[in-house]
Amino acid sequence: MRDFYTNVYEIVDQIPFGRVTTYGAIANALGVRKSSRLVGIAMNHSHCVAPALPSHRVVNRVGLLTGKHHFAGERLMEQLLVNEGIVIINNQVQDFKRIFWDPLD
DNA sequence: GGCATGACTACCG
DNA sequence: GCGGTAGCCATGC
Repeated sequence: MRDFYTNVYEIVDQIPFGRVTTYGAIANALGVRKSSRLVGIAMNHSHCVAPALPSHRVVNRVGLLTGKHHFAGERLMEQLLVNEGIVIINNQVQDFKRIFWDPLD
């Protein structure tokens, strides 16, 4: 098995345009639901390893943009999502359940 | 090889 | 319903 990070990157890379997923869902897809935190950490490292990674499409389980502060600008993550037709209100993805994408799907 | 860390989640009062 | 607490585990020092 390759590095855990690499696995996470591959999942994130498969997130369709205009859709989002959660750290827990990714961890679950990797068979390690309990390691959801590692997914977030992998994202944190991703910015220098895989800049093209759509990490802005990954949010926490309720659709909250918990990782927005790790982006260059305060509104960058939100901007990117809105740019894909996703509505963000108060740092939270609207219609989250509808645009949620399950990696196992 | 032991210890701290973290973009999470689930549980409890 | 909300804030605090605990579990989890790969990675880096």
